[in-house]
Amino acid sequence: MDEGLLDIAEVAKRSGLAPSALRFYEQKGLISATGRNGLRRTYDPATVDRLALVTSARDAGFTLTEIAELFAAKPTDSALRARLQAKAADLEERIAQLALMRDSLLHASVCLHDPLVDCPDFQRFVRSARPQPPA
Amino acid sequence: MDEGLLDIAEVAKRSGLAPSALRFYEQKGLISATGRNGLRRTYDPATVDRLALVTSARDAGFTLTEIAELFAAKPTDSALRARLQAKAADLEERIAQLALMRDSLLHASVCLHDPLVDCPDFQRFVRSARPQPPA
DNA sequence: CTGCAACTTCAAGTGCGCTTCAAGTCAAGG
DNA sequence: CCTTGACTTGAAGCGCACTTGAAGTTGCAG
Repeated sequence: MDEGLLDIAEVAKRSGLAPSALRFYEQKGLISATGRNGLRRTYDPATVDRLALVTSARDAGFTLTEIAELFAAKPTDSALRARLQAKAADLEERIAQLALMRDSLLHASVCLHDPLVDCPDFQRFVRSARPQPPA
Repeated sequence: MDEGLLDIAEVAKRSGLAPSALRFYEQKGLISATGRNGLRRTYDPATVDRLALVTSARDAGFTLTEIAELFAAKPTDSALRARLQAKAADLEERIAQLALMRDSLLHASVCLHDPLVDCPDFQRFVRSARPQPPA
């Protein structure tokens, strides 16, 4: 019964996730096995794509529950659309922060200030990284 | 005794962190009170800057322990420099992923595909977001 | 001087994302 | 047919980053 279906070990290997994580995701409603071979789950290869989406979203700061909601959502859900746009805006901010952080790290890696914290470049970074300057 | 020093509530307000988080950070060696007024911690205003750095680093994916190590590190620590550069490279990758994610979300927020997952744009995203295509 | 709101400590609890364990099932190779 | 090892479930455990609760102390407004 090798009709292009994958077992859990194969999906784990291709997705880079542990089998335990895949079962956990199933519990959470993020993925589902297409069927069973005896007790054993069998997966559609597309599951691997879906998992790539899951891990990306998770890394982007979504909780697993949010991701499940996303998957479950109808395109007619306008509240959802609003949430997506809000999330995108969050990401935008986050990206800017991370870029700053990256630059800071690169600088720190060649900086000679003893307490790194005293480096004026670091200070500058900290100041620009703060969205709301203190009142 | 208001010599420009802040109490924990003030630092909490300015940093956007809970007092309990500040005490926790102190335990972790991330910050320290300059002194005490009776039992009560008094903080140098610079602590707020330091906290901004902590939260940025934390948001960038450092654990609190790593951040403490960073603060403790001598600039002569070449292993640390290497780690910083590695972290910066990680961030670079992460930033690219997040940018992709942001674009996906924006698209999803106006997309009409019923199971969002079936949207070709989403699919395209998933494909580009995957660092190692399956063997 | 008194009262109380805000602080203090220490320990235990929480939420998330999994992992690990114990006990059992079973598909497939020899 | 029998073994074996990869799977199965459900429950408990873990690491991180805090939060909460209980019990006690104290600076400071009135």
